[in-house]
Amino acid sequence: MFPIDLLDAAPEGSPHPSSSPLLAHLNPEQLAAVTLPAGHALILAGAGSGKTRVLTTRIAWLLQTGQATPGSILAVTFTNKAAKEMLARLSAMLPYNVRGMWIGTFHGLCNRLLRAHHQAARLPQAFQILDTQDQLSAIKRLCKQFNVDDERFPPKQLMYFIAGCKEEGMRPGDVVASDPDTRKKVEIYQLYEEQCQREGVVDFGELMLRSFELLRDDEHLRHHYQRRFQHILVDEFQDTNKLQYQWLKQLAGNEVGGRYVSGSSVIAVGDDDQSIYAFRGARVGNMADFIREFDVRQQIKLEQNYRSYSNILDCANALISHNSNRLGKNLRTAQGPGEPVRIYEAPSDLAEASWMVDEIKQLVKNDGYARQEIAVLYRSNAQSRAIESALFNAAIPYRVYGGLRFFERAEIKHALAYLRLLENPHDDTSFLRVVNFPPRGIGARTIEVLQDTARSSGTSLSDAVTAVGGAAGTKLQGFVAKIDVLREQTQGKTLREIIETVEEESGLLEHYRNEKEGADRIENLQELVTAAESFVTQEGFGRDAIALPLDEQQNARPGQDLTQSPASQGLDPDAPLLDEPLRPPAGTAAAMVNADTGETLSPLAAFLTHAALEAGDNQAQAGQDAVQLMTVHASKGLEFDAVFIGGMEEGLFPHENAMMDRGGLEEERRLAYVAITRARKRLYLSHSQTRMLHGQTRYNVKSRFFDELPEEALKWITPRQGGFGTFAPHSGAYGAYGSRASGQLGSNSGWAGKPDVFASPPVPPRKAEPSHGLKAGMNVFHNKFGEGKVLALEGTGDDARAQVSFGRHGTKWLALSIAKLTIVE
DNA sequence: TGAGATCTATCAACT
DNA sequence: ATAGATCTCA
Repeated sequence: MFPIDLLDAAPEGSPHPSSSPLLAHLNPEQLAAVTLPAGHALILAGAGSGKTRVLTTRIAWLLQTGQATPGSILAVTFTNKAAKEMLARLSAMLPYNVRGMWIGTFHGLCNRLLRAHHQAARLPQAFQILDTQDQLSAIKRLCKQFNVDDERFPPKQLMYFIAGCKEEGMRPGDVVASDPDTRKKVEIYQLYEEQCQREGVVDFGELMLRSFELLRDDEHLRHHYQRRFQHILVDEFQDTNKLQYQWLKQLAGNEVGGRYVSGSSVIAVGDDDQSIYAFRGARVGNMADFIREFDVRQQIKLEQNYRSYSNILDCANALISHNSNRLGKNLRTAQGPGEPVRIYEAPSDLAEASWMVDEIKQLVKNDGYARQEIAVLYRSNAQSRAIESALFNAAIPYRVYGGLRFFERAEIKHALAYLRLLENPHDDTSFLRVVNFPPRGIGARTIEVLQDTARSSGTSLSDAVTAVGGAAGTKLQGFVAKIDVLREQTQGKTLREIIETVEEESGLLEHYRNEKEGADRIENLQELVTAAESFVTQEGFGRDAIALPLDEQQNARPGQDLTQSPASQGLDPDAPLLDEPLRPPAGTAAAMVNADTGETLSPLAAFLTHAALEAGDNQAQAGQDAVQLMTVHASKGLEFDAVFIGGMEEGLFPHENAMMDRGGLEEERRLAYVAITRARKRLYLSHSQTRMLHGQTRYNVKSRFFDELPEEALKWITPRQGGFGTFAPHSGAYGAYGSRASGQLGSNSGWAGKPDVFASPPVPPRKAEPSHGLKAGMNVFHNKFGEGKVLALEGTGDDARAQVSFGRHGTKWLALSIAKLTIVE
């Protein structure tokens, strides 16, 4: 039925069966989306509507029908997880290698572009990528050097400022600075840029911005990629920021009077209800702009949900209907109501965790759920600790995504810093990280002198050591010599050997062997070797780093001249060119070759890139049948048979910090919507009366989101136990909890014949109603802290406490028998 | 001057 | 709870 075998990239590829099963089982909307004629289109895809399936099937269909070659396809996602998922599905669908396609995250593809054209982008080929930690420490270093008042300009705030500018596509010169503070920030931004350029490092924002400018300013190169990528597919389009949208426009090509009427076909897939990244510059408005600027004629809504039972979906629909400014979409399912959504109230976070564990045991044992089909979601990473320890104690395998990830651990960053110095001695951030770690007698004073020397001579720290005299200078030179020796020693070695050598010779292993808490760290350092090993052997090796050689005769021949294209405008042509990067020795195994330029990148450089772009999971044992733990953000795009959402409490979910932002509550609600729609069969929501946070106990009121769910889809499984209900009527600025909940609680004792789940630890009895007359949401006045707002209340009589937010003085818990609070009207 | 001890601020999400 | 910053002693 389809012409096939047009894929020269897979000469041995076995012909696909002509009666393609590809399009079978698609519903009419999905089919329409998959088989859209070339052109721009927007697909509004609700949660669980088969979005990834549509995307991957379209790619497969384009290839199978000969409308596209692998090299003409660019598919971009936000997370590594989504990119991997897409690749995995495509490999399963297609009989040939999928590597010729550019499929990856925005940052991954930008990295690929910049590596391929590093000269045009004025970067060393082995440029290093700063993660958030590195970026912050680079900014701190800069501030110290230029005596920036870190009271007035906290480094973190500067980092947000810089990242924000880049997300908007603004260089320092583009920022309109009307007040002195902004002018100062712009000045620091400028200095920061110079520092990064000098050191040959780029941050996440720079990856995007630099590759955008590369395309914008280098006509030759832009045309090459515009011709090449005839089919551009964008996943999670609602999460694109301004710069990413502009980046896409550069690739789409053929702008005529502000309209992108022809050129490549851009298919944007998104869901405004799942926009959860406004905090980092995502612009839902890009969807409307896309429709206008690309003159989109084809809009398809995917509203049929194949994932969840209707009780779950009803909850999601009801919740999200409380948001305004929606494009309008309602999920429907052909499945029955399924089981009710269970809601549990725990007395403490530990009790919440142990309830989850009990419930998970039941699910696995009695109901035959696979552990990997059970997920525990939470709003913030700090919540995972309690759940982890409960799972650990119950000997249930689990896997945590996010949190302190593998490549972010201190010992790993130390090892990576040594490795980075091998690749690029001018990486001052890495230099400073390990110049005195393990301690080798180089103190703050010496480093200060070195930094002064480097600054006045305009060189990197590494180059400046020779200019420092005395004993301090000798020590410094000793350190640099050590790095140089390491670089010598590791020449021609495999990645594994390089890392092993560095870990041993740097003294890191020795240092941790002598440290009493060092065993875990040593284990992690060994794990780094393993990670490198699997990076080398793993399928898709270097995908993010650089393309493997591939047959691209279907594409416009890139040609060597691309690398000789004139230096991009917009960058200072007089900026000193950095040294040519180290080339891997000839014959080194697995040196990677850039398909577009023929240049090679050493396995070590590729691995370092991998480490920066994919922070890695923090649990080593992957692929096991393990319960999945992650933040709600990390869960987007995934689905599970059973989902637990813990910590549904005011201040946590919705998060108190989010409430400060404009539109913050709505984003929190979308976040809850995302969380709910992850569940296929069972959904559990829970909240806890108390929670350890920052080392102290906090008392939380249940989330307002509970009040926005349809009662008939819920089942409250908390035993009464005489506890919270007594003060519940006073806990709510949000209304109906008390009356409704007490009725629910009473009518729901004993479901599903599992009385043991009710065995929650006893709650301290409370006798009387609180008499202070305070309610959450009231404004109060405190003699010392001034005016504040009551966030939550707890306890009665002498034990009564109120959580009050005092703005400048922060949020405090106050014992009402002691603190004098007056109600402000 | 450097190393260890103590104090303090932080703690939302992702690349 | 934890890391980072500051302080004190050798």
